[in-house]
Amino acid sequence: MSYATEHIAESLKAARERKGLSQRALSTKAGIPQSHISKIESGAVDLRLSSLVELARVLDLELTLVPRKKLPAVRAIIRGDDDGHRDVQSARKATNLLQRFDDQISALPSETLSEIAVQELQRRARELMHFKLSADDLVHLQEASAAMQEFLSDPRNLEAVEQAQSQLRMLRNALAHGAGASAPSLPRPAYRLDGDDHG
Amino acid sequence: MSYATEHIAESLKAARERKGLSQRALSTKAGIPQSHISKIESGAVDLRLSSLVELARVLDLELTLVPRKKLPAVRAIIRGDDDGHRDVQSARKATNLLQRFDDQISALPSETLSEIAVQELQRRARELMHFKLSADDLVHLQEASAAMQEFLSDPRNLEAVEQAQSQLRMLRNALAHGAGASAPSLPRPAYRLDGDDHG
DNA sequence: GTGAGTGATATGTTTTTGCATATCGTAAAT
DNA sequence: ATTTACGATATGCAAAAACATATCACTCAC
Repeated sequence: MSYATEHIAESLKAARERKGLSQRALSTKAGIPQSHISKIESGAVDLRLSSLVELARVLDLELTLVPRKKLPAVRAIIRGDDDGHRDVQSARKATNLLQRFDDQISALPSETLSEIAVQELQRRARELMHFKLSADDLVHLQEASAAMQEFLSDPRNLEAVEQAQSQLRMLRNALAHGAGASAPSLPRPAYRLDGDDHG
Repeated sequence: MSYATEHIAESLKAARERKGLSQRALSTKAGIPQSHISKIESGAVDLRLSSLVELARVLDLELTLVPRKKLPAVRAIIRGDDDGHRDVQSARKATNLLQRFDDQISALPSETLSEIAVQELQRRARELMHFKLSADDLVHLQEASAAMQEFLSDPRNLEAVEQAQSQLRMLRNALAHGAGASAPSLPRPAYRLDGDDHG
């Protein structure tokens, strides 16, 4: 079974659970036997289109064919669930991590703080606080955090700073591209300004 | 056969023809018998997900589950653009304006930034970056920009934020509705389910 | 223990699927 | 004009798989 089909199945299951429905509840709403839903979610079957759209409909989803070219923008729209309770935990955790970055850097002795790389890192951390981050993004943040700890235990290890910075930069670029951070390589949006940064 | 499945089948056929492929050519590329493609396009079968995904992949499409709430925006993105250089200047100017919105908001002191209205404004600005905007749209953007300047000169003037936000919201709605312009009316769900409609 | 809740398993039926072949559409050659 | 050739799409038919129905195993309250 290919990745894409697995992914669909997982999405369905996630959507069902997000709505707090049991397989049976979904079953009656969609007119599809619970046994079948079980097999679908476990990836045991290659379900038919009608079943898929029926399940999707009940879950307030619509099956759509998206041109690969426009996929990043579409994903951005879908991900930007900002009225949401969607991924509050990740966002919160991310904020905390970033705040700690900021605090830890601010607490450094002034001769260390004067390092350009350190200042840059703080700047990036602060910048990222303004984004709503997802669970995927969090991974990068945790990598950065690990590097930060290394640096704190040895303040001369500027390479660790670079590493942390690299993670944050990656994250920032991914966000600017309007796509998830975890996507490896994606086409850029139509008109992107090279805003590495401005003042 | 329900509307949604028919629609998918038609989309596949349209995509195939747009790419100038015969059923047989598509068949060899996707590893799916031509006979089957014939049945699929004529709506004679309720194809399996794996077949659908394979066909989509070959046709540079991706099967995506889109939350109903986000559907208008997604459709706008899918329908938009591709006329390419039609009105590049306006689009570019619009992008610049939106980028400046984003930057200006990001640069705000955190206590101001924490205002819900401000966050909302930034979110909308970012969302709009994914659209291709025209000269007409630019007017709204400039209105919003003016309001933004007011706010920047007096950070307690949240009313200006509301005003800017209103402009962006208007713009977004126009874009979302523009999607339905060519296609008569968005298909309503075939049958309504007793609903969770707090939203 | 009883009973209601959950998701996973069997068994029979209906359907897609894949291969082979038939029909259609069009253009060239006799 | 008829035939021949060829590419594209449609149609039977056997096999494989989804689907429906019923049942099972498990957990958690009561």
